[in-house]
Amino acid sequence: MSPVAATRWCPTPEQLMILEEMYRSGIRTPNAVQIQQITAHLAFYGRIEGKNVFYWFQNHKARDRQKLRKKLAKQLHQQQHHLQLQLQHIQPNPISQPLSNIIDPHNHYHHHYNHHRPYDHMSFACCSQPSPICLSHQAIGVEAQSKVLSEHYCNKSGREDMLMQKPITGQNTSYGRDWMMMMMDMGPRPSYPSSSSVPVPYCNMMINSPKIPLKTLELFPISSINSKQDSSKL
Amino acid sequence: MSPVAATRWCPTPEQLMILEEMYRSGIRTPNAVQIQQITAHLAFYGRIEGKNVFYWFQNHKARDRQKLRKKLAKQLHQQQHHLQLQLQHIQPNPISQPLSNIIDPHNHYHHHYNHHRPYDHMSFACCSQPSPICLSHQAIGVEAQSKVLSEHYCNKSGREDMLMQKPITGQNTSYGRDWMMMMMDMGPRPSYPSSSSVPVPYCNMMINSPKIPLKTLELFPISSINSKQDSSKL
DNA sequence: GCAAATTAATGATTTATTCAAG
DNA sequence: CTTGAATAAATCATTAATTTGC
Repeated sequence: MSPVAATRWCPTPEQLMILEEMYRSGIRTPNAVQIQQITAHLAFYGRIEGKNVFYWFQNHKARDRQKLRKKLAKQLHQQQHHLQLQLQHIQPNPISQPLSNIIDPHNHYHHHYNHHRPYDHMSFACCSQPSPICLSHQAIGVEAQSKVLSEHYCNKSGREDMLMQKPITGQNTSYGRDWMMMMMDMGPRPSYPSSSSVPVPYCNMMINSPKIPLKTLELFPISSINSKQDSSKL
Repeated sequence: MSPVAATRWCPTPEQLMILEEMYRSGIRTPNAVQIQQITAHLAFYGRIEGKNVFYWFQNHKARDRQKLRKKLAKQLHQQQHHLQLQLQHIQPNPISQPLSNIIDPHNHYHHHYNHHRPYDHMSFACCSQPSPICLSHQAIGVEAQSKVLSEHYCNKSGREDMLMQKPITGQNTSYGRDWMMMMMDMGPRPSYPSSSSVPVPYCNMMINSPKIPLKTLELFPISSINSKQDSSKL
């Protein structure tokens, strides 16, 4: 019953442009903090929520990958076709379909439990050289002298860090891709030792204080904490 | 770097028991409010966050379904085997595999874009008769006289409402399965008309006031607003 | 031109897979 | 081996494009 909206988010051209620029610059799965900041920025151009940003990246990434997949598949098909034609000159009865079952997008999941990311091998240069993003509202349209803020989004370490897939596989790594944690972490206070049955009324647990109001940080000072930026597995 | 925790949530027996009881009573995909309440309740028995509850239901549902799938598949295989054996008494060369390709869990997605939920037809009696859940902390172990709070969780309308899949396909339906909206809706204030370029510094947008501290509601007064409870499609 | 009818895009959700802690 | 956590894929549902008959 809200006055307006109540329908799905429809990105304004500016919002879309910025989002695409961010994507192009290498952002794939922004974490909670990043989403918050991006949202705050884009809110300047129109209605938008954090989930919109989240979904946008999710979808864009997926559909990008899908597009690529389709393209590669087509290529393979052609290659294969040529190969078969060539082989027919040699032996009369060629192997029916030798390659087609490997990366045919129309045959998803031949591998049922193959325990490997399906498309890891299809990663491509998505974070080549971050193109400058202009986000300062004072400089709209002056893209030429944009502040190259994208550097803050894109994982600075272009390759090195990407290689150590698991940063010790332990705690440390403060947070990275913890948006849901952040989103849902409005639950009860820190909590209790564990199954120590202290008779405390649960009702008083939920009045959780503002929990750090999450004020806007500088201008995208993402300290590149999450060395697990997506380009490592796209 | 938090003092304790830093490891994944490990449900206490009590928490687990309650969660399973809730699941048994028909809860499948609790919405934001429900998650909050459940979390608040379970926090009494030990450390727990909203996301834990969320994930638990997610996983439990998935694995339940998976188990069932496997079971049915096995049944089918046997049936089929028997059938073939019987048929072999009649004709020497039976139809190779007539049924196996229909519900074989090892052949996911034959249908590539069939636009129908894969396992809708496998729904089963998950919400038969909600077994009573005991959540009042005063009555632990006295399950016999539990307050049947589960009624509040399970979508009261056992069938009727389920049929009208889309409640007018419009606004109204305040919210239902909006947990992410709620989780992520800590973004900027309500927002702006739309692309009206008012020069306002974005920096001041994020100091969003507590945004309704989300105090604990009554004792699970879920007003069954979301008529889209999961039992309709599990 | 233009409004109903189709179709293509894409925002929003749900489900399936995968990873890895214990 | 079980299961909490996280991500990717599939799917649904609107909205925007585009086509079509007038």
